[in-house]
Amino acid sequence: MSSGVRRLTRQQQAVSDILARHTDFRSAQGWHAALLAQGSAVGLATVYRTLQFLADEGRIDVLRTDSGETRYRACSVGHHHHLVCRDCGRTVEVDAADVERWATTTAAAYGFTAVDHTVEIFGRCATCAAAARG
Amino acid sequence: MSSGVRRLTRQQQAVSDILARHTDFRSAQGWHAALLAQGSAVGLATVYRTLQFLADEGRIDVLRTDSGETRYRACSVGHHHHLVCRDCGRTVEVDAADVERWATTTAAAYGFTAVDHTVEIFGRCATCAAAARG
DNA sequence: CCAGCAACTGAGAATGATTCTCATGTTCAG
DNA sequence: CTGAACATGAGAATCATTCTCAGTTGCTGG
Repeated sequence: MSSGVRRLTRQQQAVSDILARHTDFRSAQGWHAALLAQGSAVGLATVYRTLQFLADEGRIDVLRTDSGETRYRACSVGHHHHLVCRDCGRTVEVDAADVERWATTTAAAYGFTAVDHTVEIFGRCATCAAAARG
Repeated sequence: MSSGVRRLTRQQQAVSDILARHTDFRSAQGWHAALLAQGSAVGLATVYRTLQFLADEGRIDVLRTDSGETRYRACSVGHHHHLVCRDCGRTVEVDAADVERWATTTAAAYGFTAVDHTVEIFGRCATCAAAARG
């Protein structure tokens, strides 16, 4: 299955590095732009490839927005979900042990296996709500 | 804001009708193909427009798959979530009062308002699991 | 230290889903 | 019935993402 021996390249390190230095979610294109801005020339295709690889390995978080964009972020430890402000994009990590349990149990009740789930909460954070009211 | 007076057209009815006659989730293109198959000539753009309108009105369910496709289905009554087989696409509706409560409470704890959420469980149904094993 | 090859890269083309354009067709009020 | 606003649809345009493939490079055996 795993025929390839992954090589360590400057580009892959650049991607990992920039992810490690920021805590926000950005699209592949966003990270690509950030890399260019800091002077690391890495091709867009490579950014996509690396991000996907890291995501598959579970080393970074993936979030799919309503507009169909996929955003990535350095993964803090463990499995968790997100509370995202739909106005400013601020993200809060939430633990959801109860939800995990519920998802697994529910799926099992219907005979489903190899279960995975998506749980994201979108809303408006206090700051944006105040701004909107102003 | 609502400058337009929505008119009732043959095309819109065709879309609503076919949705009402099926219970599965399909992509806009899938519904478009189904319409053509039954002899209702409706443009793809119109299918997209109508589906989006119905979704905005909350009259149909929307589901975004991992591959980035958006699927639609006639909405049964009430709010609920889905358990989707990643192989055959079979969908089971699950009630999740607990999860609703959790989402609302969690969001409120962080000062978020106007909360909305996405909860989907993906897995492999018993039938597909058996087929894969065979 | 060097050769050689497989894995990696990147520019741009290709893809696939969705949205937009705008000339033409329809619905509905009067 | 008539006009005009709204809807439609064919195809072009977008947008994010993936693919292609020739050129580059990390790594391992010699």
